[in-house]
Amino acid sequence: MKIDQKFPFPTDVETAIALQEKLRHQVITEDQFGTIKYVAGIDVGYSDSDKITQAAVAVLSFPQLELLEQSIVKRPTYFSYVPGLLSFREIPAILDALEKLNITPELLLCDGQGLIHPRRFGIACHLGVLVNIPSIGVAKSHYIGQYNSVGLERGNWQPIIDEEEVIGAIVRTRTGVKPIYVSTGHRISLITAINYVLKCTTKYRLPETTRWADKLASN
DNA sequence: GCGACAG
DNA sequence: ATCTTGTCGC
Repeated sequence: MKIDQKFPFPTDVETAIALQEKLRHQVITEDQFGTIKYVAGIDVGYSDSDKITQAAVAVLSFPQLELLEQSIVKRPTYFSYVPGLLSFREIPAILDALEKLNITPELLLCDGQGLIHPRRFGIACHLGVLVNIPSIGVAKSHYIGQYNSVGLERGNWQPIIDEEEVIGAIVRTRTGVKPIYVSTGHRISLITAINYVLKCTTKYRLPETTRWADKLASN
């Protein structure tokens, strides 16, 4: 797929935060898409003592969830991990991986948070806005926000609240298994995001998209 | 000041 | 993220 928004990424914390403050207003929290046939899972791994960043994208058919295409890219790591600025570390490599794709995915499931972020601009929002594709944040651990305990059955969820605002949800994707953290990335509502995450999750805790991307990014 | 802090 | 074996439970 073609990537338009390829301007340089900030190298320092101050500029990165300023860019988040500028771009956060572009996030759309309503459903804005048609029929979805291609869903992509995206993940990033590191090697060589953190010097190499490897991004992987797995495109699956929807709702069949069969692997249709994959893309893997390696680059030097240029931004260290700073809580709240994960996207600056990972998105440059992700854009390269997306660019190599023949199929243009219609929904992106990102490893990490979307609106569950101190400035409401986690990696799923950042990526969604840059490529203008609906996106969802799917995180494996808690970042910010308060919530009540989630029912044990698959499909149960509870809103995550920060500063009086619903920013995402904690979702039980498998009965009796540790829940995951879902939030809007771009052009999708929280409710719809939860439903798509559940539709992409079959027999494991994480969506099939994420599982494929995980595997590709760490091999 | 102290603890928390996506991947 | 990454370093890593066995082990508890269905």
